Amino acid sequence: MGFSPEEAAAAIDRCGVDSSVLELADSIHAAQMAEEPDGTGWGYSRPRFEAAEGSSYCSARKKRRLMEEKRRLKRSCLSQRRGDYVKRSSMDFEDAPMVIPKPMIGFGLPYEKCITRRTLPEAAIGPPYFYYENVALAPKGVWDTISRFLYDIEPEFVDSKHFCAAARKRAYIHNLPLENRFPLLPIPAKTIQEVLPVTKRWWPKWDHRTQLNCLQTCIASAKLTDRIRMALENSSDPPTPRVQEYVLAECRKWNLVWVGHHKLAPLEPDEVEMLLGFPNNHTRGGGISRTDRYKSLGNSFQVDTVAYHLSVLKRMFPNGINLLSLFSGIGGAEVAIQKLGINLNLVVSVEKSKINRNIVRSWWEETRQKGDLIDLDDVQQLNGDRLESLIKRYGGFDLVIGGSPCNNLAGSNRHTRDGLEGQHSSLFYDYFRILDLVKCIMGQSS
DNA sequence: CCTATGATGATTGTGAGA
DNA sequence: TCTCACAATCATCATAGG
Repeated sequence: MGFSPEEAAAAIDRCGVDSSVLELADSIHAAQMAEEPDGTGWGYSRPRFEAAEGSSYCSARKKRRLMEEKRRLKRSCLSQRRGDYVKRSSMDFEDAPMVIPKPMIGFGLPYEKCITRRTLPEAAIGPPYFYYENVALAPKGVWDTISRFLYDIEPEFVDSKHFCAAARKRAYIHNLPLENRFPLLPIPAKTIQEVLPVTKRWWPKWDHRTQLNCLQTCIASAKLTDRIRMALENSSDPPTPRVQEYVLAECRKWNLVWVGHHKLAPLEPDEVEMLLGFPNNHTRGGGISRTDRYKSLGNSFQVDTVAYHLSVLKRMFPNGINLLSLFSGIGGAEVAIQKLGINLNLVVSVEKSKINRNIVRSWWEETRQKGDLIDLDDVQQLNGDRLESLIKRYGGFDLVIGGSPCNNLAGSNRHTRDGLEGQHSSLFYDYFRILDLVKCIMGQSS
């Protein structure tokens, strides 16, 4: 790793990547270098909730204080433009929303010029390492709040379309080092036609899609694909512009692919697994229905993306890691780490859904893991006492990973897009509570 | 009870053009 | 700076049929 600018430029040329990638990397790098002589280099300091508070292990009182702090921050509208990675002087403390950088490549992509260093706020530095994920396109202010709770770390905005053939716009907040990241091999193909070769034969010239939109929890019905088929049958060849427009809109909305003449179909669960980087049949069997497979997969990580970020752990932990995995789902984090060749000595996995826990458990057995897998069904079970005994027994956690529920943040939700205070998405505060407890306990014992 | 299906918009951001 | 058209989006609910 470690490309010179010339090598990076050459690599980008080979890949045919937009030069804006290089420009962005340059601007970020310049901003990183131009650090203030004193202070943290972040150019601002704001009150943050002091979580470590004696041995009073959270819950009611702490949660109340969290809510108070959150409301106060909301009122005071202390916002900071962060997304452009440009440091601001104290004059710029106006209400500026977080900006998502373009292109959405985080700190850089494999085999291209990357940001390799940043200055983390003191409070963010581990142990343990942590990694938090959620949807990038959340309602206004959500990422400002999340970032403020997670020790003022900048989110890393990444679209997984740079890692696989489907878009997945997500933001990740973590305190991992950035140097010497490497991708999982083999590198997946990034076009629909390569990944699903069957579709190539039937793909009409007027459908210019080469990548899929975000894989969600629901798929198109057979009725819809049949209506489209009828519309195409009754049109000319190629179809009239109006029909084309209708068909393409439905294709984009439902991620349909061409599987025959005038024939479109939603992705099969196996294909979704493959696109997200899971092993074949990962969610198959165990009494799970087809609809629930889509649901579990739609809520999951893109494994290659996450693995790229976590790859730095391989050198640091040659003997394996102890993992605390919150909101595990079907085990995207566990699969990513296993694929990186990092031993899992201990996994404490919290997941509400029983079928998801079964999926992780059977994956654990299929991959012949040597370590211990402890699965819990509720984050509330992880109180101070429970964590303390786990940490004493196993010697601490090396990584706390989790993507808290996005239900109340996701744009697809017509009913309860209530933001971070929503019934499910407010579980983010449990992620923070548990992370802060782990930091606290491990800080005391070391 | 379980499963699949169809109906149900709003909130963001962006880019062109006035 | 403003409007306006366009595009994307880890979903929820009631209901029918097994």
